[in-house]
Amino acid sequence: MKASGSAGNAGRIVTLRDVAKLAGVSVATASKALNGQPQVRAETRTRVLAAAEQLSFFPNALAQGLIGQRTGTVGLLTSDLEGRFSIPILMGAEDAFGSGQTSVFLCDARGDAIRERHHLRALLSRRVDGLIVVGARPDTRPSLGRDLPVPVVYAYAPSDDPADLSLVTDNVGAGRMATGHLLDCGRRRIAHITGDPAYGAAQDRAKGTLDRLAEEGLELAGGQVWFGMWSEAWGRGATRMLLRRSPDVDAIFAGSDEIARGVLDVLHQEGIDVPSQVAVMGFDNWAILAANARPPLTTIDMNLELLGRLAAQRLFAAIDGTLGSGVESIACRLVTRDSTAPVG
Amino acid sequence: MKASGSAGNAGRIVTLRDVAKLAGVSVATASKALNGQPQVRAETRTRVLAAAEQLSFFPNALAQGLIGQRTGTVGLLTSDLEGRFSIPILMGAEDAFGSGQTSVFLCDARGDAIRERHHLRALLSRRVDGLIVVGARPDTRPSLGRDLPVPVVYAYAPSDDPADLSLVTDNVGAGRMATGHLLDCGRRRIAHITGDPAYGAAQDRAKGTLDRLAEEGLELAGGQVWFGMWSEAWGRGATRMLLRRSPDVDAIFAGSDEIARGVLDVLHQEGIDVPSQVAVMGFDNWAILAANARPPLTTIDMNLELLGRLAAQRLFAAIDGTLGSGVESIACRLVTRDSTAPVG
DNA sequence: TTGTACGCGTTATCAC
DNA sequence: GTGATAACGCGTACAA
Repeated sequence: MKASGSAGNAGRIVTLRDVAKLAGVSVATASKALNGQPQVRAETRTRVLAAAEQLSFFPNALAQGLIGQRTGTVGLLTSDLEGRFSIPILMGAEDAFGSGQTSVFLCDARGDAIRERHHLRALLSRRVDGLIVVGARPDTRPSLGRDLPVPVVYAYAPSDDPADLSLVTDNVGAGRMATGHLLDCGRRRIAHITGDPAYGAAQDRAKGTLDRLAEEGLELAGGQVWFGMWSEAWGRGATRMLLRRSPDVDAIFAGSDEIARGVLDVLHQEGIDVPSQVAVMGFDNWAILAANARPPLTTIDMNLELLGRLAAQRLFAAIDGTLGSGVESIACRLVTRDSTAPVG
Repeated sequence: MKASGSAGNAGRIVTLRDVAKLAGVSVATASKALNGQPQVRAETRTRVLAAAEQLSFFPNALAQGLIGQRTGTVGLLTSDLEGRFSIPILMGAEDAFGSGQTSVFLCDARGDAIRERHHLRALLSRRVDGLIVVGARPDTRPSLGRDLPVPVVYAYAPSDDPADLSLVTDNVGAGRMATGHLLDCGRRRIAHITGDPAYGAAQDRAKGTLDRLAEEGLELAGGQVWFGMWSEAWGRGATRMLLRRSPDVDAIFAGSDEIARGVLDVLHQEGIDVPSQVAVMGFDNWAILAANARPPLTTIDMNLELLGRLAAQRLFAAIDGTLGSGVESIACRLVTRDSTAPVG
C-alpha cells in the first residue's frame, strides 16, 4: 500500500463554459442546446452535444439545485438500520427513486432523538425535496413536526400526528389472512404463539386471528394468545406449554418466523409430524429462516419493499403539491410452503 | 386521508440575507459572524447569532458546496443491498460519517453494471467528495476506473485494479483462527464443510484451515474440504456424508452459520451431543442463526462494521490528499458460545 | 470593524 | 437563433 500523492484527481472538472468554448458558442446557447430547448439551430446543437461528449461533461447538480426549487434529492431517515425490517423498505424506496433522477441521502439515527434532529438539520441544509422516515418497530413514533419546509412520509412506524401521512403494515388483516388459510386447510384447533405484547403488531395480529375465529364460532386452542418474546427460545417454551394444555391442537400460527422455528423444533422432538398432524405458520417471510426450515414454512410477507416503493411514490406526489394525511395500511401476502396443508 | 393542499411548506426558506436584515448588518458581516471569523465586534456577533437563532437559520449546503472544494457528501455505491453483508458495512460507514458533517448518498446498483454507471454519474454530478464501493460478494470486481475526479475506496469486494485501495476480510486468517480455536479445545479430527467453491472466501477459509492443521501435522477429517452451497440443506447433506465416512470426527468447522445450523440439525437427529462429542463452529456471526441455535454457535465475526468505518476513515484521509492503494485485510474476531468446548 | 463586489455553475429572461 | 445579463445563496478578497 503506497501513497499515490494527490487524491485521484483526473484533471479539472469540466463546466458548461468549457463546453461552450469548445463549441464556439456562449454558455447560454450551450445550456439551451443541452437541455433540448427548441430555439437553437440543429447544426449548433450537434456541435454543442459533440463538445459535451468529447469533454464528458455533466452539469453540476449543486448549481442546478441552487436555482430551481428541486434538488432531486430526498432524505431517508431510519431509526434502526440493522433491523431487518428497515432494509426492504429502504430498498423499495431507493429503487423507486433510483430509476428516476432522484438520489437518496441515507441517515441512521440509531433510535436516538438527538441524532435524529442533527440529521434532519443536515438534510434540510442540503435542501432535500422530501423525507421518508422509517421506524424501527411498528408502533407510533413522534412526528418530526408540522413546520417543515418539505413533505414527509412515515413508513412502517406511523407518526403520532394524524396530520402526517403514514404507511404501515395491515397487521389485523394479516392475522385474519393467516387464520383464514389455516381454516381453509380444515384446521379447527388453532393456537397463536407470538412475541412481545408491547408491540402493536403483536396485538393487531392477535386481534385479526381472534376476529376470524369468532366468525367461525371458534375459539383459540390453548385458551389464550401466548405472548412472550420474538425469539426461537420462546417459540420452544410456549409450544411445550401449549402441548401440555391442549395436546389436540392441529395448527399453530406463530407471530414471527423465529418463533415458528422454535415451534418446529419442539414438534420434531415430540415426534409430531408437520403438517399432517399440526400445521405451522410463521410471519415475516424471512427467507433465511422460513425457506430453510424443515419443512419450509408457510408464512406472511409484509410486502415491505412495496411499502417502501409506495412511500417514495407518495412523496413524489407530495413534492408535486398534494400530500395526503392519515394512516394508509398495506396489505400482506400469504406465502405457502410445506408447513401447512389440508388435513388428510 | 385528505389532501392538505400544498406540500408541507412552512413559509419561505430563511437565507443569510434575512438574518443580516434582521440583525441590521450586511450579508458579509453576518457570514463572518456565523463562521466565527475574528474580525467582527462581539456585540455585532451576538446580534447576528440571535437573529439566526430567532429565524432558525441554517446555511444552504448547496451554495456552500458550489463555492468550496468540499460538498460534505460521499457516495455509497452498493451492489447488493439485500445481501446481509452490505448492511453492517454500510452502517459502519454511515456511522463514521454521520458523526461528522458528512452526509451519505446511498445507491444500489442491484449488481447491474449499467445501473452502476448511471448512479456513478448521478453522484459525480452532485459533486460528492468521495466514493465507497461495497461489493456483494468477497471476490474481485471491476474497478470504476482511474480517471475519476474523486477518491474511491472499495470495501468487501476488492477492485481488480491494484492501483485502487480495497479493504477486505482476512479469510485465510479467519480459517486459521477457527481451526486454532478447535485445536485449543483439544480436537484433532476436524472437518470443514463450506459453501460454493467459486467464492474466493470459501477457498481462503479452507486454505487457512489446512495451513493451521498442517502446522500441527494434522489432516482434515473426512479427507477433504466439503464444498457445496451456502445453505442449511447442504450443511445437513454434507454432515450425513461426513459421518458415514469419518464417524470419529470430533469437530466440524462450517463455512457459514447457515451451514452450521444444518450440521447441528443432523447431529441432533443422530443423537450426537454438541459440544461434548462433536464441537461445531459457524461463520458470519449472524445473530439470528448463531445466537438462537441449540446450542448457541461459536462462530467467526468478520468485523464488517469496523470495515465500513475504516473505509470511511481511509476515504476521509484520501479527500485530504493521501490515498493509498492495494488491498488491506481486516482481521476477524472469534465469538465463543456453547457449541465448542474443551474435550472432557 | 464593517460593507461592497465578485465568483462558484447553471438556468431563465430578455435584447439583438 | 444567439448572446449578454441577472439571478440562486454563500464566502471572501478588498476597500472604506
